[in-house]
Amino acid sequence: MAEKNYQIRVFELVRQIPYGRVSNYGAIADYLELGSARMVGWALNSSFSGGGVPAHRVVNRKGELSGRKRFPTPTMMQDLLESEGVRVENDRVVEFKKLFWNPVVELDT
DNA sequence: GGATTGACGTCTG
DNA sequence: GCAGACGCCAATC
Repeated sequence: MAEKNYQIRVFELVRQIPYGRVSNYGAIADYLELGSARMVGWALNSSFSGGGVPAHRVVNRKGELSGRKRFPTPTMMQDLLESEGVRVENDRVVEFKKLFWNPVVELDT
């Protein structure tokens, strides 16, 4: 069973997200060829079970902290991002497009 | 085993 | 440009 579950792939990729950077579900789904951005979010739902997965760096395409409610505390996600230098306002990442980290471009190319 | 839900995205109106 | 509907695959009920 050398093949890892798609969840593990998501964890590995999320772990590769640099400090002060954020990514979105579509990019991860596209890079891992999951076929659906929902799979990414679903996988990240178990990210806390895996541990060490900076899921707070993964947001939806709008830059919203959609999964903040899945965190132990809704404010934790925003606090973590701000702690990394990522400004978050109204539950949305400021300059999201600028801080966006695309695995396909950063890793594949 | 069928129906519903889910941290989303893209298309059409 | 904004709003609504559909599609995606997997897990849970």
